[in-house]
Amino acid sequence: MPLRVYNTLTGDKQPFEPLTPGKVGMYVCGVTVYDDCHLGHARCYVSFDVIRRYLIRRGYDVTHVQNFTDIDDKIIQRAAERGEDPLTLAREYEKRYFEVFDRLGVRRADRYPRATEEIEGMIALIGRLIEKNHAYPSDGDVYFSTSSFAGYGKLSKRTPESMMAGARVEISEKKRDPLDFALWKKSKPGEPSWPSPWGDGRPGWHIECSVMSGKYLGDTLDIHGGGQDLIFPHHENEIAQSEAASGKPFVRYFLHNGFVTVDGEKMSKSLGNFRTLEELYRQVDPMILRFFILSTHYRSPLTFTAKKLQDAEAGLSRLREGRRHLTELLKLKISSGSDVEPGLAEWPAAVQAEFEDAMDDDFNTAEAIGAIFRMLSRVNQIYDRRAREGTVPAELSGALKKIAAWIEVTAADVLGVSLNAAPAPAGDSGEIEKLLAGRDAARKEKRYADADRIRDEIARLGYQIQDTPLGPRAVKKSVLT
RNA sequence: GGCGGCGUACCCAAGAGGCCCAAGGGAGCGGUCUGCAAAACCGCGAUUCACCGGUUCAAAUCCGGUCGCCGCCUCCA
Repeated sequence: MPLRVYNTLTGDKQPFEPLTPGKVGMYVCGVTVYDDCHLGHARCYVSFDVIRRYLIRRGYDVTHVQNFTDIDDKIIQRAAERGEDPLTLAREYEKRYFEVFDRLGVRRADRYPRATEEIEGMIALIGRLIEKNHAYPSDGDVYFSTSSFAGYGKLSKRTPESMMAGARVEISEKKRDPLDFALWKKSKPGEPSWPSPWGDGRPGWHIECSVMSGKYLGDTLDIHGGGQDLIFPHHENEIAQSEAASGKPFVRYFLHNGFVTVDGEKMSKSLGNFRTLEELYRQVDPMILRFFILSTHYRSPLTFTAKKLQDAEAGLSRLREGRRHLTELLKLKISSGSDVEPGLAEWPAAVQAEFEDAMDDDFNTAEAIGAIFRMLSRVNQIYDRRAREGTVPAELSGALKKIAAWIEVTAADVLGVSLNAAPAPAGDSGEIEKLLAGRDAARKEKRYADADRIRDEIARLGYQIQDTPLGPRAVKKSVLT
């Protein structure tokens, strides 16, 4: 089955065919580094991380570029408020970006270009646009002339008339047309600035992505991603700049993730209803957040509530328990029995096909997770019986080995969801083991009061005892309230 | 006003014409296990997909309309 992706340009799912067979150039719009990242950012970067991982899994040679916008109005403003240098502030938040996303299991991109390090390229591109009459200088600013580009509006499906009707466009006397947008902005005294043929200034927001994507991935990108709020104006403007300059299609597939909403509203900086990732990490294992995000298709709206996070925690825990059962089954002695579950021979391949079909369908992680759960349900049934028996027939063991290898590939490598429970705090585990052994001894001697007291003691340390067919064990308790 | 999207069980969420009298997760209920309890595991659970019409042999899935919700059109992932 071919991989199909939903392309915002065409508004439907299309077979995925990169420009160069076997190679994928992927550019994802990064963050403006002036504040901490929140769940909305997490959704975007986790989604594209999984998309990238799956493409790699499918054998593509993927080059992933993600920028940092390290110069813009908000950064300048924030820096001024704090009496800090804008670039110092930007570097600080860049560092924090990596801290939170590393913990979320987001693999690092191949390259993270910064706007301030690509000014030269931007000036060159702006110059080319002026030469081609797609842009014009005006009192130290430079604007892109949207009416000079026939395809303007093709991504967001708007016509110039409808955009005017909104009457929310910024009216400026410097612009020839209200729909024109800035490529270069004249700097005010005291602001960071770079020399240019049009005077000292700094780049507009959109130009950096056109320049950096072109420089590192070529004129035509296979995939360009970002949140749905970037469709207009950001990506629309990027198309205009890049295609007006190169004359080639800018992007083959535009992919956009849906929003995170809170109390029925978009989670965003301006509404002040965001939860930063750092805050959330204090309450939940980052893997729970990742699992929560992947439980919904990346294009659907995702509503954040504490209840849903709890559901996600329970779900992830079930996933981890199932994997543990699988591991324990593989440790059992092999028996010579021939009494095995029917359909074992086809099982591993069938499970794999279900997962891949789901992912091939526009990276449907919700369905793919469903496939994993269906598989684990069967593992659990087998576990229920065989753990009691204490042995597994060779044929069953063979199938389980394949399943175990497969779940590592899908869950860990593709979805990036670690199936290992959060590690015990250092020094904790020895203590727990001792208590567990003490309780077990007490139970064997029928000193139940002692056993129960030790159980409470273990609970106080944050662990829960499970009496399983294979003996007692302690697992870390939820920290969610 | 223009554009885009959404509405599936108590909650969440897959599903883009027949495999659907609709996955999967959470909660609930019943059961297994257990010294007890918990956990874990197993089982049950929508004849129905916001509503009304239409197309079709066949629709949650396509078309039209109605209602409700959200997003973009201004910085935003």
